[in-house]
Amino acid sequence: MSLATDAADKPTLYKRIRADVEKRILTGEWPPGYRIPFEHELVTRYGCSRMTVNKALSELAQADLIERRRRAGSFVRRPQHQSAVLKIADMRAEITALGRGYGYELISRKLRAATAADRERLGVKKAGKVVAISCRHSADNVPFAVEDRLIDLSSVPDAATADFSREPPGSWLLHHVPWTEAEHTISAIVADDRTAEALDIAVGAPCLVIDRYTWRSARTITAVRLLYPGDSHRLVARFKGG
Amino acid sequence: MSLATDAADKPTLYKRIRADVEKRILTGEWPPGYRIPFEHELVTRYGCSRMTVNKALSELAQADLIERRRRAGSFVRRPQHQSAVLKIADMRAEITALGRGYGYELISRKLRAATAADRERLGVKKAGKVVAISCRHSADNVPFAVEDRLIDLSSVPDAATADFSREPPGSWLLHHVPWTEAEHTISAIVADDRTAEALDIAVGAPCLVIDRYTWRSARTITAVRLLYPGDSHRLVARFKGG
DNA sequence: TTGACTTATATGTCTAGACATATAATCGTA
DNA sequence: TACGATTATATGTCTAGACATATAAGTCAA
Repeated sequence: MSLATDAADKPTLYKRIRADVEKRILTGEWPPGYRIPFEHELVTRYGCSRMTVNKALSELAQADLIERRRRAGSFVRRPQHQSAVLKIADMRAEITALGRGYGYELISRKLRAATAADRERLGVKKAGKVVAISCRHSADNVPFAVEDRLIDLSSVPDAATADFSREPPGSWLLHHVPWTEAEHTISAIVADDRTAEALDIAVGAPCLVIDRYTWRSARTITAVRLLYPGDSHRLVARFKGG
Repeated sequence: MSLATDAADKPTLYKRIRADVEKRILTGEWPPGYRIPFEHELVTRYGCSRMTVNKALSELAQADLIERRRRAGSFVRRPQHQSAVLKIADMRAEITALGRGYGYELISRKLRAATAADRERLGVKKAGKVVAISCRHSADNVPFAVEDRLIDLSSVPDAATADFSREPPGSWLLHHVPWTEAEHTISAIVADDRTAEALDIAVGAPCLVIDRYTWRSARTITAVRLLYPGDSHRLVARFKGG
């Protein structure tokens, strides 16, 4: 069974090489620390040029599956459990994906000069005006999450006149701000009176909290806190293999 | 100001090209949907070969910053808030990173034939034996998290004889199982009697729950539930730019 | 207007070389 | 033995081409 001459060679060669190496790593045949064959060895094995092999290995290195060291070779890396891809879907998408009807309701919307608390929450020294929004998302008319958001108007002036009574601020921002970076912090609290009422749960019930802080090239855009009933909501993060 | 002839050309050319394009996208100069220059245009702009430009753009495509379409060109992608990198550190690393002393304590360890509940938790149809471990991690002698773990002995036979009284099962597995995939589920609960006692918190206090299910090439290895005091622990997930 | 066919073109992959550079290994010397 | 200089080598980057292929766009007929 020659490696280079396979009947069904639909995938391109460099992808085949990448998949071959990846498979050996994932099955444990090549354990962490193992030195995988040198590029020139793979070149003779697959009968191709070095650039082709190089492309395959470079992608594996980018995916942190192997580590490449000059003069020494390429080595299988130790698995890193500490990094996982967390998928945080848009609220409407998340709810409709569950096959449930999406509902949105604006609770309050205030335009004000930034208070000290606002500035701290947005991580800015001095801000002009902000919009503070409180709203609720529901699934089949059952409260799904409450959202408490602050938008920095010096970064997003259009938000001052946007109509958030029909469109959630999250999706409005998604369509009005070109590209962002974000940091999410996840924690747990128990529901206080106000939260319990908004989510229609008991006071003292567990809630999952997501604080998302969003910016674009060092400019703060928005800070949002999402509160979910903790026993009904789950976040799923999957490591490796997307 | 010529682009190609820069005084401090420490980074390689393809990295410069990649950084240049990335910067224009991140600053919003090239908004989502914008068609970035064709490869041959960048070739003339930077005075290099197409392979060099291709490598830069391919990496941006791999990072989901741009989308490449044959015959049409390359386009800036819409930001995808729903995907973020969640860092879940090894317990010891996490605690020592906080500058606190790490402590570990085995609460119980049982070897048994898999019950129906065990099989469901591990997601297997029929399993032979399992090890059930309960332990506690502490920071400066203050309870930090409790761990409740199940290991499938048909996948990891060595775990039957491993000494978990000194080494946490997490790090033992990390060193005895070559490579794994994992799925994390995050939720919130309130502490029941047993949990409250183990974590030295009040009954009814919020707890953050991480359920991690680990496998290797379709073989289940372990399922673990970690319980953290919800008001003191935070998970941070950062989108883009890791 | 619609559908089928053709053409132009941007990306996808690959080659057979090249030189640069970091560093593991070796060798020589104090 | 320990340290410093030298050498060998695997990876890193790059070139100037090539052909493959998907598809946007244009062409023409029903």
